Amino acid sequence: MKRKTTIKDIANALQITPSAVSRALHNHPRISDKTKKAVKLKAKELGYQPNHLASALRSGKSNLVGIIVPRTNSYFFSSVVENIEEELNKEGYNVIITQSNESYQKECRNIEALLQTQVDGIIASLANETVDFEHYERIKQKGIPLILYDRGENDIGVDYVGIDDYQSSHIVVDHLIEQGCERIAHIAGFSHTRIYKNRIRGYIDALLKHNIPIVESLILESNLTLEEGRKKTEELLKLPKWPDAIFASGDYAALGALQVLQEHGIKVPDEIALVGFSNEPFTKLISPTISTVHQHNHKIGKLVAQQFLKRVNDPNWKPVLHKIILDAELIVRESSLRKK
Amino acid sequence: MKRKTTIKDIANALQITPSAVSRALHNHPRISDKTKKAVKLKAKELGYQPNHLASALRSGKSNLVGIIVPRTNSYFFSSVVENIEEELNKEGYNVIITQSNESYQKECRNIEALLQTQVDGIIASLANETVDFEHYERIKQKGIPLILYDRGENDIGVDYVGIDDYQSSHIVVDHLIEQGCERIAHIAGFSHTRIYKNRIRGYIDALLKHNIPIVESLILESNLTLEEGRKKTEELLKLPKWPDAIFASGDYAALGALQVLQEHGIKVPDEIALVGFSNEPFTKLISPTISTVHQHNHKIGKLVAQQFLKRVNDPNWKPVLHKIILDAELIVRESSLRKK
DNA sequence: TGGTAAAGTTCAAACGTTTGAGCAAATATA
DNA sequence: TATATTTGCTCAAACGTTTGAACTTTACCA
Repeated sequence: MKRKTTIKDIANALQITPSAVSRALHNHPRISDKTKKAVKLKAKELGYQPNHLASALRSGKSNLVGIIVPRTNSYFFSSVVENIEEELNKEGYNVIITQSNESYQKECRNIEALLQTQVDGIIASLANETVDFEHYERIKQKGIPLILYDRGENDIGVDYVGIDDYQSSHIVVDHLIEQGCERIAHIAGFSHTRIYKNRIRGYIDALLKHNIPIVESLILESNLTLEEGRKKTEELLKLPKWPDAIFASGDYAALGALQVLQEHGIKVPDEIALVGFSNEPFTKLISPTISTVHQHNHKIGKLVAQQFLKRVNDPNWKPVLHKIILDAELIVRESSLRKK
Repeated sequence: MKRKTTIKDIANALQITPSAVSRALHNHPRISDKTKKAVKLKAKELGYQPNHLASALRSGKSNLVGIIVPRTNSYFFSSVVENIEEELNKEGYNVIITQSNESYQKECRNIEALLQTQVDGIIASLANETVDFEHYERIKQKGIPLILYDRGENDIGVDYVGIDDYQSSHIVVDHLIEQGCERIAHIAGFSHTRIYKNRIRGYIDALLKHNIPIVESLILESNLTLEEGRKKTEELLKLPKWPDAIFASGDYAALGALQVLQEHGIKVPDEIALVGFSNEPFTKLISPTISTVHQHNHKIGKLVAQQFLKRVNDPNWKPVLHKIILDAELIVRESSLRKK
């Protein structure tokens, strides 16, 4: 394995100094076009690959951005990440993905690892378990840009991109009531996570708006996995009075619910209507197709990346809070559309 | 934001040189225990965080390992990654995950990005699209350790960890025949990928072993998504003579098949039995539960990490090919278990 | 007691790049 | 023609750490 060619080799070959080479490669205005051309040619000729570590050390910029994702096996998260990546790659940033697996411990270790790798910024969505934010404070203190998305609208005072969860529940409930439902159950996420709390609040307020009383036993908090969706639905079917609709805060939970309903021979949507959340691809592939809420995965990814870029490119950035809240969109499918 | 404390600050505070501090922190044998203790104490006191970039630059080791994964939204891949991560973290390595999204282009760009980040090694599984391996040759030429897992048993002559795909088909076919099936269809992956080719070969040889003729129209190549699973199953049901079993090379495709079968009112497993591949969590949660092949995700992750560690820690590593092939395990569930 | 070895540390260079300051030549300005 | 400005480059230090070599001091052995 031969020694890698450095900026020095180019300099020697052209009888100029390394600094001139460096400036030429970066299109410094004080370098003549002739030299620039010669340098770039020689660089290609020698197969020069910039040493990222050296430039990062010297300039204090690693051009790496860390992403923390609760789980990778969700379409929502993986498409957000994909879009962040795309947007940042364009600007010369590379992306390090780490997963917390919904674990607080793991999330802390991820942050540690990212800081150690000297990332230029961190983009994160909180694990389900996470309830305190000291570890995120550490990032802020170090002056490293931090942006949260989806799970993370919180009081730590950092930039955030996500959908309007409160409003999205209203859309769902309005739709179900329009379909003639009156006892709407809610398989919710844990209320200590802001987004799920907001959905619960939205659910309650929407019912009240329609003068429908709130029934405690119809609101069940869970981790929204398929398994939990099944369990909570079984619980609902043990109630003396069944719901006539189920609104699940996640598609996997909705799928679990659907399975249980079908196993009990319950007709969806006529006996019990069903709405999920996230627009996972499978929702439109199974039978009946599941109504769900679309969170603009692509847009969220792009926006969060742009927010980061805005922040690092603006030399006089003021620590002002930027929250970007998108409107969610209800996708009505068979599981909640009753024939008139 | 105050300046970060460096090794120099510790040196000054203790009236010794930076080199002594560096050696103390690394437990160099020629540094007295007294000094080591003092240094470590002072380091903690000043909140010293080693500058990873500097040490990487100087020592030529970044302590980063790149992982390329075809898709993150698969339980198999995300649990392999999780286990690699765990194993490597223990040894002080951090992990960069990049996804190719099954795209050859993206895979190339990922490799570029990883090389640029100066990773100490690359662990990869090939994208579905990938048929040539020049980009992997580049890694080899640079002398950077490369290990492939699952998709990647190939002719590039690199270490590999995966299951015995040929053998796994035998187990599946043997089981289906034992259940009384005679016309076994195979929804296969693309045969240009070695693992899927091996499964097809195994499927054919297993049938021949039982003196069952091979029917071309029962072998359908696909990308193994849920959608493709549905399409291919529809195709199978258009045949003049239906199969009495479907062996899908992926669980999502199997799920698609199951949906179509159920929509046609076909009884599973009595009319058509079904076996998937990968042991995705949902296979044991839906009704009927789907028989599938377990690939030892955890073991693969651990082994691939250990292989990497062995290689970098062994100073006189000979470029000898190491292939680790695990036996797959069939998990029989309702979808293929006929009542006697 | 002289000589050798071991222990504990310092010195200085190196990793590859970036960057402010400086300098000479070329060009513009008056 | 003298002076100011711009252009194009060189110089040298710096980023924070690691590391081979050198240098003292202490311990050991005969």
